[in-house]
Amino acid sequence: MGQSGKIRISQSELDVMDVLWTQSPLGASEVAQELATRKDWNIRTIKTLLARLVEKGALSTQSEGRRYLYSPLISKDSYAAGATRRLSDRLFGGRAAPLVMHLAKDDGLSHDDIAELEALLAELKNKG
Amino acid sequence: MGQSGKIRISQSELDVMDVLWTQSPLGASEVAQELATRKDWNIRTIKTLLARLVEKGALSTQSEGRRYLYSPLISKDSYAAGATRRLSDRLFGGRAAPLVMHLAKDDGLSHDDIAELEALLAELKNKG
DNA sequence: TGATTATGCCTACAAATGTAGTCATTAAGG
DNA sequence: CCTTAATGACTACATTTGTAGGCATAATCA
Repeated sequence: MGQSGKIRISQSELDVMDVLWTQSPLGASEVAQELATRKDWNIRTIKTLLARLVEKGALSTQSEGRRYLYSPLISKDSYAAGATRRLSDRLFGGRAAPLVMHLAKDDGLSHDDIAELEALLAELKNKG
Repeated sequence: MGQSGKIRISQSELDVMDVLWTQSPLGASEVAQELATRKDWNIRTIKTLLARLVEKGALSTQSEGRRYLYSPLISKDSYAAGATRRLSDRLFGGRAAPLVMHLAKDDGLSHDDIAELEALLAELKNKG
């Protein structure tokens, strides 16, 4: 998993990562264009966030003419895995059931979700 | 859920909340004593965190002589529910299965966990 | 070909966070 | 009684985060 374990990505930075996880590489203005629907951010703000993410090692750059194209160095999957595990360890002593129980509250789990989880559990039992 | 929805609790603050979720009300020095095993924090640091948590509305105080006793105003459960849902929405579009899948990786789910989840799902199916 | 735009680099600045220090007061111990 | 320890109130200061602004340069449009 490399050094990705210790990188801290802030909320706003995560919004930028999301764009690049969906599509990459992209230049700053293209990232801005994607974000425009969701966020009311100045292009400079986005450039700052991009620069910070590069500095942190979360993004790589490649030159294209006189600009940079940005790509994720850590996958959404590995980031999500880390964040999930941190939450689970921090709040539930590493146990999954209470976590899912919380999701289930307030109609958080649909029938489809439940079916999907059952399939997942069945698969886990076969493997393990 | 009251106003607890908008309270942001930082990492260090959460360590303090954890102590008071386990036992409360407690005075500052008692909180410090509990934390001493895990954290190498000056008592002043803990007092600052307690004050910030009171300011944020996460803790209440009651006077006992010339000192304060602190108690959580938001339960661990409701905090955990909010944090879980935020993570789930943010990273998995609100769907539980991918989240559990991440927990399952790296032997994250024990046989007991799986059994517990199955029981939980069965229960949900009955209710829903 | 001069004004406008887009880019990268550097700088800014307030709020939040991590981590304490100072001070005045008071309770407690010798 | 005087010293010491504990407490709350206020202050401090570096780092991270949110959210840009300014400047020099290159590309582009009129």
